[in-house]
Amino acid sequence: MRLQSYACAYPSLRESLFVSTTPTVYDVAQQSGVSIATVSRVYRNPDSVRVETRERVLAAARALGYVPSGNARGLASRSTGVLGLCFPDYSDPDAEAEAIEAEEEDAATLYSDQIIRGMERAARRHGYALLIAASLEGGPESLVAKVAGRVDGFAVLARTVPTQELEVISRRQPVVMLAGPREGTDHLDHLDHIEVANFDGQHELTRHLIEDHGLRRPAYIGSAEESPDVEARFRGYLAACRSGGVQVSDEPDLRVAMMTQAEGQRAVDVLLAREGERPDALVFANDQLAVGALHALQQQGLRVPEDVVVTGFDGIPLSRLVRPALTTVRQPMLRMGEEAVELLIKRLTGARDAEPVSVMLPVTVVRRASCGCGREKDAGRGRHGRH
Amino acid sequence: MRLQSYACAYPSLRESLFVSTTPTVYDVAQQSGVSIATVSRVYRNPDSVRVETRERVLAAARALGYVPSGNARGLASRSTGVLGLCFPDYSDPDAEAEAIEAEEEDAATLYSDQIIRGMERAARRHGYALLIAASLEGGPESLVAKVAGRVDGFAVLARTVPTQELEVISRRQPVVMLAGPREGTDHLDHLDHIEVANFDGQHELTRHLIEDHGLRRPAYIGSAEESPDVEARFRGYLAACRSGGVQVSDEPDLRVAMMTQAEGQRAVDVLLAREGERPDALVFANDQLAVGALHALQQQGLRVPEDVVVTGFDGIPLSRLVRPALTTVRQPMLRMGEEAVELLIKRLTGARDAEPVSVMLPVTVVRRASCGCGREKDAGRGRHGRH
DNA sequence: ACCTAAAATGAATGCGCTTACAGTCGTATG
DNA sequence: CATACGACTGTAAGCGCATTCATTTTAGGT
Repeated sequence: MRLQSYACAYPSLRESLFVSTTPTVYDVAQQSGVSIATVSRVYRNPDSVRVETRERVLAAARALGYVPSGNARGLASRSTGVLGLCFPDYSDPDAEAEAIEAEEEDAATLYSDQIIRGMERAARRHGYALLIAASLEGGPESLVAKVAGRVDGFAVLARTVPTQELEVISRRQPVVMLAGPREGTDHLDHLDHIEVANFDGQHELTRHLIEDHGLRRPAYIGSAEESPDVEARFRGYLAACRSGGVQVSDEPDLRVAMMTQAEGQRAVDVLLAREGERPDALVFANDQLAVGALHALQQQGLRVPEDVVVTGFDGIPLSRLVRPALTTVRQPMLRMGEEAVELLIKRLTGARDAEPVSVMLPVTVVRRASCGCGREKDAGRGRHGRH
Repeated sequence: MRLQSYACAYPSLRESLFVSTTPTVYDVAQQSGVSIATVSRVYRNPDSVRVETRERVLAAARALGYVPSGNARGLASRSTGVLGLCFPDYSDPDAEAEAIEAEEEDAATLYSDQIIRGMERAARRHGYALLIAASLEGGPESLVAKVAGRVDGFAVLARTVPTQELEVISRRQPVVMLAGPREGTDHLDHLDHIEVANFDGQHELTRHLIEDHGLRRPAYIGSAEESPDVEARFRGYLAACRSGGVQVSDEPDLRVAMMTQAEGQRAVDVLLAREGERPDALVFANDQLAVGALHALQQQGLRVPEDVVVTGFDGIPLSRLVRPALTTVRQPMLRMGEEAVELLIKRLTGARDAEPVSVMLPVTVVRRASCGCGREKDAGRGRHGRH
């Protein structure tokens, strides 16, 4: 029994300042002459303890270097005060090291950074801390399980975690799925869910090109990997072309292996080498590709937007710094992080068994020079996306 | 006693799939006909359990939706498998909202993002997750204490946490201080410590201006807030001027209120309005200021670098995207995060009482167009900083 | 088949804290 | 003056898991 230590511990205050074992409530209690319950109350509910007693306890705690154990606290109170985020580790460390050497630090502004910032901020507002972990494989000792075991609820970037594992975990705590439509719908249909209006964004952007700029020969450059988000963009493009009376094929005009600047440059070379009439607009699945294309076009001596229009998707910072500035669709990543926390909090505070929520975040079409829009900064923007 | 639940719980498997209480080792043990010790072993040390038994336990765990409680685990084993980071919350949410509306998303690449990424990655390599929290005030229930109570060790960005509080906490677990020299040295001299070679970086950059470009009338634009890092930069500048035979005053030629682009613009206006000979080089304490200055100079019809040279500090992505590209000193933030984790791990795995370590990370002087350096990309760079 | 060492498992204890529940006083009421 | 009541504080019972030690199996050897 712990109580035995009451009898003999701490011969004197002087001694106890040099404890080698980390101090606990028992030590603080002993030192300040109260019970452990009172020590606990000083931290959990200060007002329930007489001022005089409280001060005495706090003084002892300070003297001993006492910090409440989050683990013990969490165990006893069945909640941790921590929210979590699992995201994939996109970055190949080697590639990135090279990139940094080569000053390609744009890669620096990652998707996940924004979400992390958004979540951290929102979590803090609610008094929570944030636990983050990029996931690797599954298995009983997977990072996801580790995160899940340490938080009150967490968010997962789509396609990060085996759905089966998520299914199990989500039975015992709130989970929010980020981006990507709920897959299959078979298992995960009871998760809350946040996605971005990819379809609407690309649709509106394409409509703008066709109707406002009179373009009739667009080409769409997509990706080989079939992420639901990217697919939704293409469908938005298709739909806009159809309703705009522009004839295009059911498939992207080109699929690149990765969505990088380098691939964007290659894409331009490939497209321009094809016979037939040159496209008057290059619609890229993301900004990285589009920026690469800008470089390639310049090298080929083609002017943007006079000779050919270029658009991207994502709204990364770089998109407005290139020349010409890139017309694109901005994704509200920061907001996605905040929204995720709000959903989790909602589940945590009552609405445990409410119907699963699905939030569609609106995107913003940002019209800049690369599509021919000039300085009509404010006039040329609008938000799109149903709720 | 918990054991009582053995008797009546779980009338049938069918039922048990709908437990409302979250399952524990007891449930899994009961369901798979073993003791809780064995369940625990399956997760902690799988090889110590017969394959057949292990499978049975895992099957039961899956069926019940069991996830080990990180809290209980941490409490029993006295370690969490989590590292922490405390950083200040620079961003004024309102200001940022505006910034985003105005497409000023450069603010997006924050100091802390890089460190977080670096730490997360390194932590993962060692099997740890990362807990992050931007700190506010102190007090017994401060976020720092909360973080400290939940991790095995953590890093703190300088000036984030009251040193007194840190002093107490660092008695019981490893803490690494990031950036900023160890203050006072009175209390925190037993913490590990990582800083950046601010002095050396600014020194080398200034030397380059003086010796390689023959500039003789530099002006230094510093900040009103006296952060140790920024001060070190100024001292590096001073030292280089001295040894280069260039006469300058002991104080920055100008101190701005905040280190923002807007202030950078104002700084140029102020400096050019002064009587006397115009400086031939403007040395700014960070990139933001320098970029603002670039705009202002252009407006004033002055050419960079022909009429006046401009340099920054930090190496933010924006610095290489502006025209002319900015000569600056790159800080290895990502690496700082990684290094922090390495130090923590080292403390955690044995070297508990070793002498406190102080790491000085080297910086890189990046010579670009704004100082007159041309395309001599590779030749024009070097690393500086002692270890 | 019998004995022994090694492997697998179980029983029991405690990690540090929260939280009913049960006192203990001091003081306002009847 | 006895009773009640409120404000504090102490007692005790876990929270879910890791782990030591004892016990049971199993494999190995002869």
